[in-house]
Amino acid sequence: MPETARRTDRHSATRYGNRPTMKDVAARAGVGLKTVSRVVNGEPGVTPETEQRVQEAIDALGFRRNDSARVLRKGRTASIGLVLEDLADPFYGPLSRAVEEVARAHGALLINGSSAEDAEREQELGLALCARRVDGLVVIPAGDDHRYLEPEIRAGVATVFVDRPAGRIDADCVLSDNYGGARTGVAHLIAHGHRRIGFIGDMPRIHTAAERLRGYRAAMEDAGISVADAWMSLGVTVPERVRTAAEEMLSGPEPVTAIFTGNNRVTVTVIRVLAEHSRQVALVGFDDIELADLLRPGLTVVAQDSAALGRTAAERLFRRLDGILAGPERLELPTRLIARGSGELPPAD
Amino acid sequence: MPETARRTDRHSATRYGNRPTMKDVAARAGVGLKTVSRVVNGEPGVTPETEQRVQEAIDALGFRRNDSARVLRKGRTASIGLVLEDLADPFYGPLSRAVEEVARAHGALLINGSSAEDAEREQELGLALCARRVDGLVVIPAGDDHRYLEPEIRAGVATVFVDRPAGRIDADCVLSDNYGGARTGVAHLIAHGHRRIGFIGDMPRIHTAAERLRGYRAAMEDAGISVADAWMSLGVTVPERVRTAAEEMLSGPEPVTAIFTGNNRVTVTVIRVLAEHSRQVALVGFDDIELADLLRPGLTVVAQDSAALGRTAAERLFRRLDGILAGPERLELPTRLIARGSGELPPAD
DNA sequence: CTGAAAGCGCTTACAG
DNA sequence: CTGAAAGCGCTTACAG
Repeated sequence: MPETARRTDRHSATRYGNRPTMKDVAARAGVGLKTVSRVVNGEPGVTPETEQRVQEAIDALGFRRNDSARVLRKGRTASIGLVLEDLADPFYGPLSRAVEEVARAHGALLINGSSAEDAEREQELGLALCARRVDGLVVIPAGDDHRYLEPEIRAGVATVFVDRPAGRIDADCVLSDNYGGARTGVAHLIAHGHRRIGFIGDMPRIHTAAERLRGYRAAMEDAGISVADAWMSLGVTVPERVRTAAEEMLSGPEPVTAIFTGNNRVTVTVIRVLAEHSRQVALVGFDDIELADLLRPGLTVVAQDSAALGRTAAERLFRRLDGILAGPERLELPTRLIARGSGELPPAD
Repeated sequence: MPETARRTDRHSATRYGNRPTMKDVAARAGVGLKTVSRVVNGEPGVTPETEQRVQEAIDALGFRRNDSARVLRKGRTASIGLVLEDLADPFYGPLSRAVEEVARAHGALLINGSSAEDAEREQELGLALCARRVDGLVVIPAGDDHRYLEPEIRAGVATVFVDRPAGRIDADCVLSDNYGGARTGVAHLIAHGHRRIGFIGDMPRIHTAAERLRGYRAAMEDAGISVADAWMSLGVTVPERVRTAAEEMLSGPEPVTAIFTGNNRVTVTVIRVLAEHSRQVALVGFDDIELADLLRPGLTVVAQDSAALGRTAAERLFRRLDGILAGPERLELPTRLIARGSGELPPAD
């Protein structure tokens, strides 16, 4: 039992199980440490015979290089961090996957964590990742003050913000055209004859929510429609609040005939409310939703490409690591209106 | 410009940017290295005055402990790896999030990667994570031979397989009750009067697909129904194949009156086919789907709890790391039938 | 072609 | 209460 034998070694019992190191391989092959390093890393300058001896020792011992040690010496960890809101949210899955693919193409691993939309937890996670010395950081902001990352960025952690801009620091960010997308979506409803159009969105302190509201206002103003306060509702996107907001807009003497929803969570709740509603109400939602085409009517949306957001951010991150970028930039990705039926319903006046 | 000044230091230019180390802090505070370590780690035995001097140096220099170095010395990296099929698949989002939460509770970070359902890539990723010396590994198998992980597991990498069992090695695994779930789902259709029931599933070499087919056969046999070959179709879950399979079952002189679909991807395509179909066909799908309740009819499913799969696996992993587990075990989590309409349609004979 | 020494930034084990 | 030395498992810079 070589297993038991090794356990009795000087000091290897609890450290990484009891794995052999390059030193062990060198001893067994009767060569120097550096020669093992050469073989393991495929560096030239080793005779075939020596290489074979080393390889045999590697196989016999079951050696696998400890990248954790390698990384310490080399200075780059070949890993990047991704701080997002919630990995379980379907919007972030494709984004995270896209970041991962870019990282993979650059030989890096991806460490990700969810902030749960909590600013403190975002900071805790971001700094923990920096302590691990990730080479770069992709952050989907939960908080609105990112000065805590300034020393890290200065120290060389390539950082790109996605979906929402960084707060109180100047940094790269990749956003969707929230303003333009919402404006187009609302204009679409107006083009189909609506004038009393409701807007239900997320808390106004969230950048995307504010921008989408701004797009709504702009579209309405473009059409010369003055917006009633009762048509706008911003707040947390929990079902209860959204339901109440929708029901209020849909009641009274002058109910809205169409609703523009500010994100996927709001949209889902409003679809449920409308399903129970007697009158037909048009609906356009920000964010696409799986199976949107199977609903009756099909759901018309302003879609953002979450994978493209992730890919763009990660590519920028690695270009920054390669040192080929100048100052911070703000990139904006287009959205796309997808008409499927719900946004083309006429006003039920 | 201290920035420029530091860059001219001996050797710090390219290493982790140019971050201060404990040595720098010690020099500035006029204390020994170990004292800095004590302050940074909150260890006792430092006078308040010394502690303050050190803290001032830390703040002035913007020091942050390099956990990457710490980890090398300590032997555990406080990180675990998750190898799954595709982070963008809605089934894996909640699973990944659940693993992350458990890791967080144990002070560990989560590195995840997608195998893209490719056995080679699964292996490459798994071994890369081991080279980083993750403390543990949660693997959703793509391949069916995991002997490559045997040396790692022996060396102490706590490993738990999820969703599908490990191939050719004895290891912990956490599965859904695929057989029982499918059996219940098909029995549900039979209870609603169906006898000609189709089954469309994933490739039979995939464990979950085989188990679900077995459940289908068992339910049919329980009811004394002999299954026609034409009612079963297993293969890749791309829309084209699934569509063809469904259309074939639904045509001919004795078409099926109900279909049981083997996973979420198959279900979505079959819903599309049925939407274009003239006759009403009952449908029960394995895996729940967002908005399933908003479809008309609502979609009846056999739901697995993907978050519970992830949580259970991660908890087992950490218990194994704590050394309080004996041999490998196979845990099976129950599924739940959720009736929403599509599975309760009578046969349209 | 090969290897001994020094070092990455920390912690451990020990001595004062 | 404090710190010098050795070591984690590698790579770098050098010398033979």
